[in-house]
Amino acid sequence: MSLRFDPDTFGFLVTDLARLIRADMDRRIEAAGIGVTPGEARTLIYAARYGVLRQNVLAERMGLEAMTVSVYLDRLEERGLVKRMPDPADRRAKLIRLTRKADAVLEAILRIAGEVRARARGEMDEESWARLRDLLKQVRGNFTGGA
Amino acid sequence: MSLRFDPDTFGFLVTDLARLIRADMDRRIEAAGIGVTPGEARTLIYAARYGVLRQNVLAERMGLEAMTVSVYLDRLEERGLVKRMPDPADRRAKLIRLTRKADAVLEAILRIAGEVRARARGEMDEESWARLRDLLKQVRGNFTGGA
DNA sequence: ATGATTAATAAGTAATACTTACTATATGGC
DNA sequence: GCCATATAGTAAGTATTACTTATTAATCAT
Repeated sequence: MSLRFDPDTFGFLVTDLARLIRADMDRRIEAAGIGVTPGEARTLIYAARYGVLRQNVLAERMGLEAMTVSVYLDRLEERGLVKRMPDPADRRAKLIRLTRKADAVLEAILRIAGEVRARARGEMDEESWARLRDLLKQVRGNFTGGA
Repeated sequence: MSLRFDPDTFGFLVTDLARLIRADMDRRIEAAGIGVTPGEARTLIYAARYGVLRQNVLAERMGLEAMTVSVYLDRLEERGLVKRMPDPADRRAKLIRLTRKADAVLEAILRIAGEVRARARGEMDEESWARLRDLLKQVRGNFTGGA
């Protein structure tokens, strides 16, 4: 009844969708026997996107605290998917690099991400889908103050 | 570099936004001294939206497992914001009702949700904002199979 | 040279949400 | 009416995501 209590506002929609997407990713990753969580998959993709880079820079790119990313990297390193290397320019810092073993995992993750995306899109036409992405980018920019 | 590893796809955008929104909500709720988590706030809004209803129906409306909602309700009941009442039609079931004490909390939550929404929207024009909501609804529908 | 800052991480915590197993009650078939 | 099955709620346990605080080691600025 009361429109004041609307569970279909922007925030609810985004929160719902994030949960649905994560659950779907999770299920598909599980089914594929990849052995990484959605968060770890996210870390891998960022690392693949930006190449060799410092942990703190990776964390900043991901919009997470350094500590949070450090724990993800622990697990990815245990699985032999990333390697921490000393940064010759700063002995405190560590450079993150994907291993060859990560290639196959990344391929599988990309495939799964594509499947989830296809499900999300459904029958939506090209223009709407592109517009949706643009609008979401704009909103994210409003939060992060950046692009 | 590689466009194959794009951290600006739909899934990333939604996941990022959900995290940013939750963090912003959290911060503002904290600052206002309301003493409920975003998830509890969500539960309250659903309860306000649908009126007196059974726990299992509430869970289904929220798209969560009954157990998950049960725990939220435990905490809300502790704070005196909801009341569990026996369902005269089924002695296993419990009806959920908001207390009067919940009114003030709901008001504060709505105000905060409005602030977060305003931040998300930024300078976006009316048409785009409405379109964004429609498109998100459509995508959520693709996941839930419903509206 | 030293005082402040930064990079990484150990430790602890909180929120969100799940599954499994259990109890009590309800319902449908015979 | 009786019993098998299903349902409503919850206790217990777990996993993921992500935070804060404090510590250590190294760097930077004055």
